[in-house]
Amino acid sequence: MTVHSIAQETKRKLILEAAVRVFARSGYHGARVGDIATEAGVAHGLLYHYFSSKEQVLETVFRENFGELLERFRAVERSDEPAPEKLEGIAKILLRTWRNDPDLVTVMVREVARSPQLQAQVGEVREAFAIVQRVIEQGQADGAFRRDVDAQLASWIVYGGLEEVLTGWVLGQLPDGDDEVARAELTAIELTLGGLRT
Amino acid sequence: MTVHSIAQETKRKLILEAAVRVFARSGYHGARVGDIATEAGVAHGLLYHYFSSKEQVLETVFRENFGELLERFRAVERSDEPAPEKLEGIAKILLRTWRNDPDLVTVMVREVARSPQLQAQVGEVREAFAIVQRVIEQGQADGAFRRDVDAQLASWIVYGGLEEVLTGWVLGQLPDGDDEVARAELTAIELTLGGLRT
Amino acid sequence: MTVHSIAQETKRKLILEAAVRVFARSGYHGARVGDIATEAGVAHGLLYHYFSSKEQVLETVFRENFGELLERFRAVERSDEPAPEKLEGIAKILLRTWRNDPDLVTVMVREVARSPQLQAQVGEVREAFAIVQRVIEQGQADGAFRRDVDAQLASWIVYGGLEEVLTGWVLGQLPDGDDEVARAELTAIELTLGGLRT
Amino acid sequence: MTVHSIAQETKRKLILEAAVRVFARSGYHGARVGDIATEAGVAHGLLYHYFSSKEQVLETVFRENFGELLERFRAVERSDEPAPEKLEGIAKILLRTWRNDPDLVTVMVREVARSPQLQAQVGEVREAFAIVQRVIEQGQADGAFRRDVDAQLASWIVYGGLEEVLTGWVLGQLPDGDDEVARAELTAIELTLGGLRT
DNA sequence: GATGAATGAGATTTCATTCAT
DNA sequence: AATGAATGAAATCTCATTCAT
Repeated sequence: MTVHSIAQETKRKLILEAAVRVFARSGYHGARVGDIATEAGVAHGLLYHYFSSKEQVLETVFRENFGELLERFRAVERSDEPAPEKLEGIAKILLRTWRNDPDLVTVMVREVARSPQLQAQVGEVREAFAIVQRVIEQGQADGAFRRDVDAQLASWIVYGGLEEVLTGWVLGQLPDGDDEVARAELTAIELTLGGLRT
Repeated sequence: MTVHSIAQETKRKLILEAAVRVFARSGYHGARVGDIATEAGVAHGLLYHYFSSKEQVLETVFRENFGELLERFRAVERSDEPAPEKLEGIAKILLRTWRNDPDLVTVMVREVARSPQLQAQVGEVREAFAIVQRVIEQGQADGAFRRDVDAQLASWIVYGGLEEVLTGWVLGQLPDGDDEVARAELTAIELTLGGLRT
Repeated sequence: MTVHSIAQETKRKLILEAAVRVFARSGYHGARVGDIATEAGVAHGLLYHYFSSKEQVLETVFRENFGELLERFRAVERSDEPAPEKLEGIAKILLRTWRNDPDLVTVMVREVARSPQLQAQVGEVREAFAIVQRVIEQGQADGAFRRDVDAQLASWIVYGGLEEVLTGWVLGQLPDGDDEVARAELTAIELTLGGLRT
Repeated sequence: MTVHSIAQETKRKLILEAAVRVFARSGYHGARVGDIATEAGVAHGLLYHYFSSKEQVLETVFRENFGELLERFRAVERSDEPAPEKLEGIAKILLRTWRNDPDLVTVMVREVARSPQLQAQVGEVREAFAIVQRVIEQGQADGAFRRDVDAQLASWIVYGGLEEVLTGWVLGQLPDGDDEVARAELTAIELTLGGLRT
């Protein structure tokens, strides 16, 4: 933790943060390595000191940020709330990311879903689905949720509904004022739980 | 009509069909114009006789195929069934596209659904959402659906759930045998309608 | 001279005239064969019925039009006027082409001078210089012009002065109203003859 | 200053010098970017590090070299010689460029002199004409030159005569041995001044 | 003669990545 | 660590020309 290594830490983070903004603005393919470097205020060669490729930058952006999200999903899963409340918690976490960091959500929604390699590479996404699935299974086990639906399938449907709301915000097609975001949370939870409840 | 114009029609269609296969296989950015031409069995220059750019090929693929889908959505909306059955019909149409033309669905889900440029350009997508929204509103009006949710928001959530099932199939993460697809339809409809019903 | 062959004659001419306009507008390299065809109101394939290549179109434009000019230069040379009057006649012929057909002059000035192949190919240009040279030599022989200048060199200098006036008009850098054009003729003649006279 | 910046300067210059040779050899349109790079001994990508396009290379070739010429014209204009001597000086400067750098003159004469885009873009050419014009006006004011000719027009005629001699050399149509070049200078000056003198 | 679909060589330009300094 | 000059593979697109009809 010398000044030197702090600076090092800092530039890496600078690049990563710049990448999120540039990817959000131009898309992964439209973003040039030089754009990211410029946005970060460093020479573009430096990017290759910290990352092996442009793709690895995206992957890192994804992994580090989705990891955080996942951690919070896991915390919800570990809690001793009933399944419906857990699902509600997950929905809130997911939807609140929008106001928190719209650029990041933009990148996640736009790039990750489109990249099969990334999707396959990163177990994190699967893990997210698995958590939702296990919560649903728990609800089915304790009678809160109907048992005649496949939990895996249900987890995709539920997750998809939430993600599409984020997509609507990303695309500017759904209103995203404070009130609307709050209402979207309620609506999403209502519909999702409504469909699952016995 | 004449042999001439049939041939003309044919090559254009050949290119468009080839484009779907190549985009599905390699993604839009991974697909080279030459690949599409080769797959279609024509010289790559011909592609520019019919389309002004690679992007316009994608746009045309989208517009012409989504247009068909939309037509069928509209037919459902125009029918005099009750709202829940209409929604069910829409869900079936959407989900059955997968078995019908997996490559096309792959392209739609991967390239189009999340591309803001394309989304914005093409009113077709908005129209699809609008149809779902109007069906929901109809259901709310005649008491079939709960009135305490915003119909626009609900349309995104419902549509998102369905699309994510398609995504699951596209990514090979959800089983897509005959039985599973049939079951997915039922589940998706159940969950969606369950959430909306009064 | 059936109606058929008249039509044939006509389309060929149409193409040639269109070529002059398009070459003037876009330059030889900027002009597409399709542009010329469109301007002529024919299919671009037809161009290859009358000409073997785009370059041959330019060459034909040049040859046929410059040929006419040359014919008039020759007439002047053959006349029994004194050398200074002959030179004056040549200058007038050359400068008056501008008002007559600006597009043609534009093409001549811009493309012919730049194309070494064309220049070499077509003896017509050399012949034009040769005429000027012979007139100067005649003037030197009969004492009208000074004998201490090389007639070939002088012919280039004289011709260049005239051509540059055309260039100035082509480039829009010299005023080309009726009066100015008339004055330009006088000035060019004055300066040129003034330099040559004993 | 540093070795670094010298190298940088060098490669850029290398490219520019190579461009002159290649443009002279093949013409602007016949010259491929790769040819220029190969001639300069660099990767063709580097060309785009220093210039934004092939056209900008030509423009830079022109601007930087014509700028030098212009500087010398200006020096002549600023001198306190009489107008005829100034004109003589300008003629010598212009004509001597041929022996100095035939490739450069070739490019100037063939590509630049008649290109409306380039002409319009670059004020340098206008400035050259303006200098000649002012010298002529000075001569008219102090009685050395006849006053009944338009100085602007005269400047084009004079300049055109000189340029055409260069053109004759470029096209290989005028002999350009040491003696002939020396004689051409004298002849051009004689004719030009002869025409202007009172 | 006339059309315009079809071809394919070829050229510019982009940009991720490397590496000497 | 940091820079940015240098590389070169690769890709889109253009357009003169051909040719079946």
